[in-house]
Amino acid sequence: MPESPGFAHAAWLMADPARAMMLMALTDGRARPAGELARAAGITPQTASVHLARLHAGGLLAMETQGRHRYYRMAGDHVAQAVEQLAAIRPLPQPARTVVGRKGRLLRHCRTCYDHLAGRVGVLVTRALVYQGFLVAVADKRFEVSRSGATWFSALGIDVDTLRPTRRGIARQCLDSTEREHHLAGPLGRRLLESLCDRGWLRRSREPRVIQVTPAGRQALKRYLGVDPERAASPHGQ
Amino acid sequence: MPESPGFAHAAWLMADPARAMMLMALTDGRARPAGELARAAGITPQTASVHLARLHAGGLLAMETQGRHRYYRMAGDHVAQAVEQLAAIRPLPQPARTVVGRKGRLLRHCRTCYDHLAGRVGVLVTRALVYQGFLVAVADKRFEVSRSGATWFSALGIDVDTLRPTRRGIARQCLDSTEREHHLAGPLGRRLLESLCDRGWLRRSREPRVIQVTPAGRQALKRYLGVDPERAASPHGQ
DNA sequence: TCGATGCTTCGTCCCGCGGCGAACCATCAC
DNA sequence: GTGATGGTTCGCCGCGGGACGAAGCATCGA
Repeated sequence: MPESPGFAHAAWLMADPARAMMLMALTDGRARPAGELARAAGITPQTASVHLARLHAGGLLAMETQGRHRYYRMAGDHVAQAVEQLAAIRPLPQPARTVVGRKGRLLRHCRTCYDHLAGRVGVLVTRALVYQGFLVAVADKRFEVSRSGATWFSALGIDVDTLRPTRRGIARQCLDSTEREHHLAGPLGRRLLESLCDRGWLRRSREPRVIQVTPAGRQALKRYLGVDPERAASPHGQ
Repeated sequence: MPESPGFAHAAWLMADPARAMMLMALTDGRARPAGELARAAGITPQTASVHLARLHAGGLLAMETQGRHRYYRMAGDHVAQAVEQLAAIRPLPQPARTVVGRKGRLLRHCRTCYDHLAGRVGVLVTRALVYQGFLVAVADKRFEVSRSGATWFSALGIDVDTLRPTRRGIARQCLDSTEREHHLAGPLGRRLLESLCDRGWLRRSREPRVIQVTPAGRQALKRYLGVDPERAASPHGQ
Protein backbone atom coordinates (compact mmCIF):
# COMPACT_ATOMS: atom_id res chain seq x y z
CA MET A 1 0.00 0.00 0.00
CA PRO A 2 2.55 2.56 -1.05
CA GLU A 3 1.08 6.00 -0.88
CA SER A 4 1.49 7.85 -4.14
CA PRO A 5 3.64 10.98 -4.02
CA GLY A 6 1.94 14.33 -3.84
CA PHE A 7 2.92 15.49 -7.28
CA ALA A 8 1.05 12.62 -8.91
CA HIS A 9 -2.29 14.25 -8.29
CA ALA A 10 -1.32 17.52 -9.89
CA ALA A 11 0.13 15.57 -12.80
CA TRP A 12 -3.06 13.58 -13.14
CA LEU A 13 -5.06 16.79 -13.34
CA MET A 14 -2.88 18.01 -16.19
CA ALA A 15 -2.82 14.69 -17.99
CA ASP A 16 -6.31 14.71 -19.40
CA PRO A 17 -6.51 16.17 -22.92
CA ALA A 18 -9.57 18.30 -22.21
CA ARG A 19 -8.14 19.66 -18.97
CA ALA A 20 -4.83 20.31 -20.67
CA MET A 21 -6.56 22.29 -23.39
CA MET A 22 -8.29 24.43 -20.82
CA LEU A 23 -5.08 25.05 -18.95
CA MET A 24 -3.48 25.93 -22.25
CA ALA A 25 -6.20 28.47 -22.89
CA LEU A 26 -5.40 30.07 -19.55
CA THR A 27 -1.65 30.34 -20.00
CA ASP A 28 -1.93 34.03 -20.72
CA GLY A 29 -2.98 34.59 -17.13
CA ARG A 30 -6.36 36.06 -17.95
CA ALA A 31 -9.58 34.76 -16.48
CA ARG A 32 -12.22 33.12 -18.66
CA PRO A 33 -15.76 31.91 -18.08
CA ALA A 34 -16.48 28.20 -17.93
CA GLY A 35 -18.40 28.11 -21.19
CA GLU A 36 -15.55 29.59 -23.17
CA LEU A 37 -13.16 27.05 -21.71
CA ALA A 38 -15.56 24.26 -22.61
CA ARG A 39 -15.54 25.44 -26.21
CA ALA A 40 -11.77 25.77 -26.19
CA ALA A 41 -11.48 22.17 -25.07
CA GLY A 42 -14.09 20.93 -27.49
CA ILE A 43 -16.34 19.38 -24.85
CA THR A 44 -19.82 20.02 -23.54
CA PRO A 45 -20.38 22.46 -20.68
CA GLN A 46 -21.38 19.78 -18.21
CA THR A 47 -18.21 17.82 -18.82
CA ALA A 48 -16.14 20.96 -18.55
CA SER A 49 -17.84 21.78 -15.29
CA VAL A 50 -16.55 18.57 -13.72
CA HIS A 51 -13.04 19.19 -15.01
CA LEU A 52 -12.96 22.77 -13.82
CA ALA A 53 -14.21 21.80 -10.39
CA ARG A 54 -11.39 19.28 -10.13
CA LEU A 55 -8.76 21.72 -11.31
CA HIS A 56 -10.05 24.20 -8.79
CA ALA A 57 -10.06 21.71 -5.93
CA GLY A 58 -6.60 20.60 -6.96
CA GLY A 59 -5.25 24.09 -6.53
CA LEU A 60 -4.47 24.66 -10.20
CA LEU A 61 -7.17 27.18 -10.92
CA ALA A 62 -8.64 30.08 -9.04
CA MET A 63 -12.31 30.78 -9.43
CA GLU A 64 -14.38 33.90 -9.14
CA THR A 65 -18.12 34.19 -9.48
CA GLN A 66 -19.57 37.19 -11.24
CA GLY A 67 -23.29 37.11 -11.65
CA ARG A 68 -24.18 33.88 -13.36
CA HIS A 69 -20.70 33.54 -14.80
CA ARG A 70 -17.81 31.73 -13.24
CA TYR A 71 -14.41 32.96 -14.22
CA TYR A 72 -11.45 30.67 -13.93
CA ARG A 73 -7.80 31.61 -14.08
CA MET A 74 -4.46 30.09 -13.16
CA ALA A 75 -4.08 29.85 -9.41
CA GLY A 76 -0.65 31.41 -9.67
CA ASP A 77 2.44 31.55 -11.73
CA HIS A 78 3.74 28.44 -10.05
CA VAL A 79 1.10 26.53 -11.97
CA ALA A 80 2.04 28.16 -15.25
CA GLN A 81 5.63 27.38 -14.49
CA ALA A 82 4.84 23.74 -13.87
CA VAL A 83 3.14 23.60 -17.24
CA GLU A 84 6.16 25.12 -18.93
CA GLN A 85 8.48 22.77 -17.10
CA LEU A 86 6.46 19.78 -18.25
CA ALA A 87 6.39 21.06 -21.78
CA ALA A 88 10.17 21.03 -21.75
CA ILE A 89 10.10 17.27 -21.45
CA ARG A 90 10.08 15.88 -24.92
CA PRO A 91 9.69 12.24 -25.92
CA LEU A 92 12.71 10.62 -27.49
CA PRO A 93 12.82 11.94 -31.03
CA GLN A 94 11.47 9.24 -33.28
CA PRO A 95 12.68 9.23 -36.88
CA ALA A 96 10.34 11.88 -38.28
CA ARG A 97 10.35 15.44 -37.10
CA THR A 98 7.01 17.05 -36.52
CA VAL A 99 5.81 19.50 -39.08
CA VAL A 100 5.40 22.95 -37.67
CA GLY A 101 2.91 25.24 -39.33
CA ARG A 102 2.88 29.00 -39.64
CA LYS A 103 1.30 29.51 -36.26
CA GLY A 104 3.74 27.10 -34.65
CA ARG A 105 6.64 29.04 -36.08
CA LEU A 106 5.20 32.30 -34.84
CA LEU A 107 4.75 30.84 -31.36
CA ARG A 108 8.27 29.54 -31.31
CA HIS A 109 9.53 32.89 -32.39
CA CYS A 110 7.80 35.12 -29.90
CA ARG A 111 4.93 34.54 -27.50
CA THR A 112 3.71 35.26 -24.03
CA CYS A 113 4.32 32.73 -21.29
CA TYR A 114 1.64 33.43 -18.70
CA ASP A 115 2.35 37.13 -18.36
CA HIS A 116 5.86 37.59 -19.66
CA LEU A 117 7.88 37.33 -22.85
CA ALA A 118 8.90 33.91 -24.15
CA GLY A 119 9.95 32.11 -27.29
CA ARG A 120 13.16 32.81 -29.15
CA VAL A 121 12.84 36.55 -28.67
CA GLY A 122 12.19 36.16 -24.96
CA VAL A 123 15.25 33.99 -24.57
CA LEU A 124 17.46 36.25 -26.66
CA VAL A 125 16.43 39.32 -24.72
CA THR A 126 17.09 37.58 -21.43
CA ARG A 127 20.40 36.26 -22.65
CA ALA A 128 21.43 39.76 -23.67
CA LEU A 129 20.38 41.22 -20.33
CA VAL A 130 22.57 38.67 -18.58
CA TYR A 131 25.42 39.17 -21.03
CA GLN A 132 25.37 42.92 -20.48
CA GLY A 133 25.47 42.41 -16.74
CA PHE A 134 22.02 43.88 -16.16
CA LEU A 135 20.74 40.63 -14.75
CA VAL A 136 22.68 38.07 -12.78
CA ALA A 137 21.46 34.49 -12.57
CA VAL A 138 21.57 33.44 -8.94
CA ALA A 139 20.45 30.44 -6.97
CA ASP A 140 16.89 29.21 -6.64
CA LYS A 141 16.05 30.07 -10.23
CA ARG A 142 16.18 33.77 -9.66
CA PHE A 143 17.70 36.75 -11.32
CA GLU A 144 19.26 39.60 -9.48
CA VAL A 145 19.13 43.08 -10.96
CA SER A 146 22.48 44.83 -10.91
CA ARG A 147 23.01 48.55 -10.42
CA SER A 148 23.55 49.07 -14.13
CA GLY A 149 20.52 46.88 -14.74
CA ALA A 150 18.34 49.10 -12.59
CA THR A 151 19.52 52.07 -14.62
CA TRP A 152 18.79 50.29 -17.87
CA PHE A 153 15.30 49.34 -16.78
CA SER A 154 14.58 52.84 -15.52
CA ALA A 155 15.39 54.11 -19.02
CA LEU A 156 12.38 52.06 -20.08
CA GLY A 157 10.28 53.61 -17.38
CA ILE A 158 10.58 50.65 -15.09
CA ASP A 159 11.43 51.46 -11.52
CA VAL A 160 12.81 48.22 -10.20
CA ASP A 161 12.55 49.27 -6.57
CA THR A 162 8.82 49.86 -6.68
CA LEU A 163 8.02 46.45 -8.12
CA ARG A 164 6.27 44.30 -5.56
CA PRO A 165 8.27 41.10 -5.17
CA THR A 166 6.34 37.87 -4.91
CA ARG A 167 7.29 35.06 -2.64
CA ARG A 168 9.94 34.09 -5.13
CA GLY A 169 11.45 37.45 -5.69
CA ILE A 170 11.22 40.07 -8.35
CA ALA A 171 12.79 38.31 -11.31
CA ARG A 172 12.68 34.60 -11.92
CA GLN A 173 14.29 32.22 -14.36
CA CYS A 174 11.55 30.43 -16.27
CA LEU A 175 12.49 27.54 -18.51
CA ASP A 176 11.40 28.23 -22.07
CA SER A 177 9.55 25.24 -23.44
CA THR A 178 10.71 25.58 -27.02
CA GLU A 179 14.16 27.06 -26.55
CA ARG A 180 15.09 25.04 -23.49
CA GLU A 181 16.81 27.99 -22.01
CA HIS A 182 15.67 30.37 -19.33
CA HIS A 183 13.83 33.57 -19.94
CA LEU A 184 12.87 36.36 -17.58
CA ALA A 185 9.70 35.88 -15.51
CA GLY A 186 8.25 37.29 -12.33
CA PRO A 187 7.07 40.85 -11.70
CA LEU A 188 9.99 42.30 -13.63
CA GLY A 189 9.28 40.06 -16.61
CA ARG A 190 5.66 41.07 -16.59
CA ARG A 191 6.54 44.73 -16.34
CA LEU A 192 9.09 44.46 -19.14
CA LEU A 193 6.60 42.95 -21.56
CA GLU A 194 4.11 45.63 -20.62
CA SER A 195 6.63 48.37 -21.20
CA LEU A 196 7.80 47.00 -24.56
CA CYS A 197 4.19 46.83 -25.72
CA ASP A 198 3.47 50.35 -24.49
CA ARG A 199 6.36 51.65 -26.52
CA GLY A 200 5.04 50.00 -29.62
CA TRP A 201 8.07 47.74 -29.92
CA LEU A 202 6.01 44.63 -29.44
CA ARG A 203 2.40 44.06 -30.37
CA ARG A 204 -0.01 41.38 -29.24
CA SER A 205 -1.38 39.49 -32.20
CA ARG A 206 -4.97 38.44 -32.72
CA GLU A 207 -3.94 34.85 -32.23
CA PRO A 208 -3.63 34.12 -28.54
CA ARG A 209 -0.11 34.23 -27.10
CA VAL A 210 1.51 35.34 -30.35
CA ILE A 211 3.61 38.48 -30.09
CA GLN A 212 4.87 40.49 -33.04
CA VAL A 213 8.06 42.52 -33.10
CA THR A 214 7.39 45.82 -34.84
CA PRO A 215 10.02 47.39 -37.12
CA ALA A 216 10.63 50.03 -34.45
CA GLY A 217 11.00 47.22 -31.94
CA ARG A 218 13.55 45.46 -34.07
CA GLN A 219 15.61 48.63 -34.24
CA ALA A 220 15.29 49.19 -30.51
CA LEU A 221 16.27 45.64 -29.58
CA LYS A 222 19.33 45.93 -31.79
CA ARG A 223 20.30 49.29 -30.41
CA TYR A 224 19.69 48.65 -26.73
CA LEU A 225 20.59 45.00 -26.43
CA GLY A 226 22.45 44.04 -29.58
CA VAL A 227 19.71 41.54 -30.32
CA ASP A 228 18.39 40.89 -33.81
CA PRO A 229 15.86 38.09 -33.51
CA GLU A 230 15.29 37.85 -37.27
CA ARG A 231 18.88 36.97 -37.89
CA ALA A 232 19.54 34.84 -34.85
CA ALA A 233 20.35 31.24 -35.56
CA SER A 234 18.12 28.54 -34.23
CA PRO A 235 19.38 27.31 -30.89
CA HIS A 236 18.86 23.65 -31.53
CA GLY A 237 20.92 23.44 -34.56
CA GLN A 238 19.81 20.06 -35.73
CA MET B 1 -10.63 17.14 -32.56
CA PRO B 2 -8.39 19.45 -30.65
CA GLU B 3 -4.97 17.98 -30.32
CA SER B 4 -3.93 17.75 -26.71
CA PRO B 5 -1.02 19.97 -25.71
CA GLY B 6 2.42 18.48 -25.49
CA PHE B 7 2.75 18.73 -21.76
CA ALA B 8 -0.25 16.46 -21.22
CA HIS B 9 1.72 13.39 -22.16
CA ALA B 10 4.51 14.10 -19.69
CA ALA B 11 1.89 14.81 -17.07
CA TRP B 12 0.14 11.55 -17.84
CA LEU B 13 3.40 9.68 -17.36
CA MET B 14 3.83 11.22 -13.94
CA ALA B 15 0.20 10.77 -12.93
CA ASP B 16 0.23 7.04 -12.32
CA PRO B 17 0.95 6.13 -8.67
CA ALA B 18 3.40 3.37 -9.52
CA ARG B 19 5.30 5.50 -12.01
CA ALA B 20 5.30 8.39 -9.55
CA MET B 21 6.82 6.15 -6.90
CA MET B 22 9.57 5.10 -9.24
CA LEU B 23 10.31 8.67 -10.21
CA MET B 24 10.38 9.53 -6.54
CA ALA B 25 12.95 6.82 -5.95
CA LEU B 26 15.12 8.37 -8.64
CA THR B 27 15.01 11.95 -7.38
CA ASP B 28 18.52 11.64 -6.01
CA GLY B 29 19.85 11.39 -9.55
CA ARG B 30 21.39 7.97 -9.11
CA ALA B 31 20.66 5.10 -11.46
CA ARG B 32 18.80 2.01 -10.26
CA PRO B 33 18.01 -1.35 -11.84
CA ALA B 34 14.46 -2.13 -12.93
CA GLY B 35 13.86 -4.72 -10.23
CA GLU B 36 14.69 -2.36 -7.44
CA LEU B 37 12.33 0.23 -8.87
CA ALA B 38 9.60 -2.38 -9.11
CA ARG B 39 10.02 -3.14 -5.42
CA ALA B 40 10.07 0.54 -4.58
CA ALA B 41 6.74 0.98 -6.36
CA GLY B 42 5.23 -2.14 -4.87
CA ILE B 43 4.45 -3.78 -8.21
CA THR B 44 5.60 -6.88 -10.07
CA PRO B 45 8.62 -6.72 -12.38
CA GLN B 46 6.57 -7.22 -15.52
CA THR B 47 4.30 -4.32 -14.69
CA ALA B 48 7.25 -2.14 -13.84
CA SER B 49 8.85 -3.05 -17.11
CA VAL B 50 5.95 -1.55 -19.04
CA HIS B 51 6.01 1.60 -16.94
CA LEU B 52 9.74 2.07 -17.28
CA ALA B 53 9.61 1.59 -21.02
CA ARG B 54 6.98 4.30 -21.24
CA LEU B 55 8.89 6.68 -19.02
CA HIS B 56 11.94 6.08 -21.16
CA ALA B 57 10.11 6.62 -24.44
CA GLY B 58 8.54 9.72 -22.96
CA GLY B 59 11.91 11.25 -22.32
CA LEU B 60 11.65 11.21 -18.54
CA LEU B 61 14.19 8.50 -17.88
CA ALA B 62 17.53 7.58 -19.34
CA MET B 63 18.39 3.91 -19.61
CA GLU B 64 21.65 2.05 -19.65
CA THR B 65 22.11 -1.68 -20.08
CA GLN B 66 24.79 -3.43 -18.10
CA GLY B 67 24.87 -7.16 -18.50
CA ARG B 68 21.47 -8.48 -17.69
CA HIS B 69 20.60 -5.41 -15.67
CA ARG B 70 18.92 -2.29 -16.92
CA TYR B 71 19.70 0.85 -15.02
CA TYR B 72 17.30 3.76 -15.14
CA ARG B 73 17.92 7.30 -14.01
CA MET B 74 16.36 10.72 -14.50
CA ALA B 75 16.82 11.92 -18.06
CA GLY B 76 18.04 15.27 -16.81
CA ASP B 77 17.68 18.04 -14.35
CA HIS B 78 14.67 19.42 -16.19
CA VAL B 79 12.67 16.33 -15.27
CA ALA B 80 13.51 16.64 -11.59
CA GLN B 81 12.59 20.31 -11.80
CA ALA B 82 9.22 19.44 -13.27
CA VAL B 83 8.58 17.03 -10.42
CA GLU B 84 9.49 19.69 -7.88
CA GLN B 85 7.34 22.24 -9.61
CA LEU B 86 4.35 19.91 -9.61
CA ALA B 87 4.88 19.11 -5.97
CA ALA B 88 4.52 22.80 -5.20
CA ILE B 89 0.91 22.66 -6.35
CA ARG B 90 -1.20 21.81 -3.37
CA PRO B 91 -4.92 21.22 -3.32
CA LEU B 92 -6.74 23.92 -1.44
CA PRO B 93 -7.41 22.68 2.06
CA GLN B 94 -11.15 23.32 2.36
CA PRO B 95 -11.86 22.25 5.94
CA ALA B 96 -8.62 23.49 7.44
CA ARG B 97 -9.05 26.92 5.91
CA THR B 98 -11.42 28.19 8.54
CA VAL B 99 -9.70 26.27 11.30
CA VAL B 100 -6.49 28.23 10.89
CA GLY B 101 -6.70 30.17 14.10
CA ARG B 102 -4.22 32.14 16.09
CA LYS B 103 -1.90 29.22 16.61
CA GLY B 104 -2.00 28.32 12.92
CA ARG B 105 -0.99 31.84 12.00
CA LEU B 106 1.81 31.77 14.52
CA LEU B 107 3.07 28.48 13.15
CA ARG B 108 3.01 29.80 9.63
CA HIS B 109 4.88 32.84 10.69
CA CYS B 110 7.69 31.32 12.66
CA ARG B 111 8.27 27.84 13.97
CA THR B 112 10.86 25.16 14.38
CA CYS B 113 11.18 22.43 11.79
CA TYR B 114 12.78 19.58 13.69
CA ASP B 115 15.74 21.54 15.04
CA HIS B 116 15.98 24.57 12.81
CA LEU B 117 14.08 27.70 11.88
CA ALA B 118 11.09 27.47 9.56
CA GLY B 119 7.93 29.30 8.57
CA ARG B 120 7.88 32.67 6.91
CA VAL B 121 10.71 33.97 9.06
CA GLY B 122 12.84 30.93 8.37
CA VAL B 123 12.38 31.32 4.66
CA LEU B 124 12.99 35.06 4.68
CA VAL B 125 16.19 34.67 6.67
CA THR B 126 17.43 31.97 4.32
CA ARG B 127 16.47 34.01 1.29
CA ALA B 128 18.41 36.95 2.66
CA LEU B 129 21.46 34.82 3.40
CA VAL B 130 21.47 33.64 -0.20
CA TYR B 131 20.77 37.10 -1.53
CA GLN B 132 23.71 38.52 0.40
CA GLY B 133 25.95 35.81 -0.95
CA PHE B 134 26.57 34.23 2.44
CA LEU B 135 25.01 30.98 1.34
CA VAL B 136 25.06 29.51 -2.13
CA ALA B 137 22.49 26.95 -3.15
CA VAL B 138 24.32 24.07 -4.79
CA ALA B 139 23.37 20.68 -6.10
CA ASP B 140 21.99 17.84 -4.02
CA LYS B 141 19.85 20.19 -1.98
CA ARG B 142 22.79 21.62 -0.13
CA PHE B 143 24.03 25.06 0.74
CA GLU B 144 27.62 26.07 0.59
CA VAL B 145 28.94 28.73 2.96
CA SER B 146 30.93 31.45 1.22
CA ARG B 147 33.94 33.23 2.69
CA SER B 148 31.85 36.27 3.53
CA GLY B 149 29.24 33.93 4.92
CA ALA B 150 31.71 32.34 7.31
CA THR B 151 32.62 35.82 8.54
CA TRP B 152 28.99 36.73 9.00
CA PHE B 153 28.25 33.59 10.97
CA SER B 154 31.33 34.06 13.13
CA ALA B 155 29.98 37.47 14.10
CA LEU B 156 27.12 35.51 15.65
CA GLY B 157 29.57 33.30 17.45
CA ILE B 158 29.19 30.45 15.00
CA ASP B 159 32.42 28.92 13.82
CA VAL B 160 31.44 27.19 10.62
CA ASP B 161 34.62 25.15 10.46
CA THR B 162 34.06 23.44 13.77
CA LEU B 163 30.55 22.28 12.92
CA ARG B 164 30.45 18.53 12.47
CA PRO B 165 29.02 17.81 9.02
CA THR B 166 26.57 14.96 8.73
CA ARG B 167 26.48 12.64 5.78
CA ARG B 168 24.64 15.30 3.82
CA GLY B 169 26.96 18.14 4.63
CA ILE B 170 26.81 21.07 6.93
CA ALA B 171 23.91 23.04 5.49
CA ARG B 172 20.93 21.59 3.72
CA GLN B 173 18.00 23.00 1.76
CA CYS B 174 14.79 21.94 3.45
CA LEU B 175 11.52 22.62 1.65
CA ASP B 176 9.27 24.68 3.87
CA SER B 177 5.84 23.12 4.06
CA THR B 178 3.88 26.33 4.30
CA GLU B 179 6.05 28.70 2.29
CA ARG B 180 6.92 26.25 -0.47
CA GLU B 181 10.43 27.54 -0.55
CA HIS B 182 13.65 26.26 0.92
CA HIS B 183 14.96 27.16 4.32
CA LEU B 184 18.24 26.40 6.00
CA ALA B 185 18.60 23.04 7.70
CA GLY B 186 21.41 20.77 8.82
CA PRO B 187 23.99 21.43 11.54
CA LEU B 188 24.34 25.05 10.52
CA GLY B 189 20.59 25.58 10.64
CA ARG B 190 20.44 24.04 14.09
CA ARG B 191 23.30 26.14 15.30
CA LEU B 192 21.81 29.33 13.85
CA LEU B 193 18.51 28.85 15.64
CA GLU B 194 20.39 28.13 18.85
CA SER B 195 22.46 31.27 18.49
CA LEU B 196 19.50 33.52 17.68
CA CYS B 197 17.72 32.22 20.77
CA ASP B 198 20.80 32.71 22.94
CA ARG B 199 20.99 36.33 21.92
CA GLY B 200 17.40 36.90 22.85
CA TRP B 201 16.37 37.65 19.28
CA LEU B 202 14.09 34.66 19.09
CA ARG B 203 12.20 33.01 21.90
CA ARG B 204 10.58 29.62 22.07
CA SER B 205 6.94 29.92 22.94
CA ARG B 206 5.05 27.75 25.40
CA GLU B 207 3.16 26.26 22.51
CA PRO B 208 5.23 23.58 20.85
CA ARG B 209 7.13 24.61 17.72
CA VAL B 210 6.04 28.23 17.86
CA ILE B 211 8.87 30.77 17.84
CA GLN B 212 8.50 34.43 18.71
CA VAL B 213 10.60 37.23 17.29
CA THR B 214 11.49 39.63 20.07
CA PRO B 215 11.61 43.40 19.45
CA ALA B 216 15.39 43.20 19.68
CA GLY B 217 15.28 40.35 17.18
CA ARG B 218 13.22 42.35 14.78
CA GLN B 219 15.75 45.15 14.91
CA ALA B 220 18.62 42.73 14.46
CA LEU B 221 17.08 40.95 11.51
CA LYS B 222 16.48 44.24 9.81
CA ARG B 223 19.97 45.47 10.52
CA TYR B 224 21.94 42.38 9.68
CA LEU B 225 19.86 40.90 6.90
CA GLY B 226 17.48 43.57 5.72
CA VAL B 227 14.61 41.33 6.74
CA ASP B 228 11.45 42.61 8.37
CA PRO B 229 9.10 39.67 8.76
CA GLU B 230 6.25 41.75 10.12
CA ARG B 231 6.06 43.78 6.96
CA ALA B 232 6.75 41.04 4.47
CA ALA B 233 3.92 40.34 2.10
CA SER B 234 1.76 37.36 2.79
CA PRO B 235 3.08 34.32 0.99
CA HIS B 236 -0.17 33.09 -0.44
CA GLY B 237 -1.65 36.41 -1.15
CA GLN B 238 -2.04 36.05 -4.86
C1' DT C 1 26.03 -27.15 -21.41
C1' DC C 2 22.72 -26.22 -17.87
C1' DG C 3 20.31 -23.80 -14.41
C1' DA C 4 19.56 -19.31 -12.17
C1' DT C 5 18.62 -14.57 -12.53
C1' DG C 6 16.86 -10.18 -14.55
C1' DC C 7 13.88 -8.24 -17.67
C1' DT C 8 10.39 -8.15 -21.35
C1' DT C 9 6.26 -9.72 -24.17
C1' DC C 10 1.70 -11.77 -24.49
C1' DG C 11 -2.95 -12.59 -23.00
C1' DT C 12 -6.59 -11.58 -20.00
C1' DC C 13 -9.38 -9.35 -16.52
C1' DC C 14 -11.55 -5.38 -14.62
C1' DC C 15 -11.75 -0.99 -12.46
C1' DG C 16 -11.68 4.07 -13.13
C1' DC C 17 -12.70 7.83 -15.48
C1' DG C 18 -14.21 10.69 -19.35
C1' DG C 19 -18.15 11.42 -22.25
C1' DC C 20 -22.96 13.00 -22.99
C1' DG C 21 -28.32 13.56 -22.26
C1' DA C 22 -31.45 15.09 -19.07
C1' DA C 23 -32.81 17.44 -15.17
C1' DC C 24 -31.84 20.97 -11.75
C1' DC C 25 -30.30 25.52 -9.78
C1' DA C 26 -29.03 30.41 -10.08
C1' DT C 27 -28.99 34.85 -12.21
C1' DC C 28 -30.46 38.28 -15.55
C1' DA C 29 -33.82 40.69 -18.72
C1' DC C 30 -38.40 42.18 -19.21
C1' DG D 1 -44.03 36.77 -12.28
C1' DT D 2 -41.89 34.24 -17.21
C1' DG D 3 -38.43 32.90 -20.21
C1' DA D 4 -33.55 32.76 -21.42
C1' DT D 5 -28.89 31.84 -20.36
C1' DG D 6 -24.85 29.99 -17.83
C1' DG D 7 -23.41 26.48 -14.84
C1' DT D 8 -23.78 22.19 -12.08
C1' DT D 9 -25.53 17.47 -10.63
C1' DC D 10 -27.21 12.85 -11.78
C1' DG D 11 -27.13 8.54 -14.21
C1' DC D 12 -25.53 5.52 -17.52
C1' DC D 13 -22.32 3.78 -21.12
C1' DG D 14 -17.92 2.55 -23.26
C1' DC D 15 -13.08 2.32 -23.41
C1' DG D 16 -8.42 2.91 -22.07
C1' DG D 17 -4.96 1.24 -19.42
C1' DG D 18 -3.04 -0.91 -15.23
C1' DA D 19 -2.80 -5.23 -12.79
C1' DC D 20 -0.86 -10.03 -12.79
C1' DG D 21 0.22 -15.09 -14.58
C1' DA D 22 2.64 -17.43 -17.89
C1' DA D 23 5.89 -17.76 -21.32
C1' DG D 24 9.94 -16.02 -23.85
C1' DC D 25 14.63 -13.95 -24.26
C1' DA D 26 19.17 -12.60 -22.74
C1' DT D 27 23.12 -12.88 -19.64
C1' DC D 28 25.92 -14.75 -15.89
C1' DG D 29 28.16 -18.48 -13.12
C1' DA D 30 30.00 -23.16 -12.97
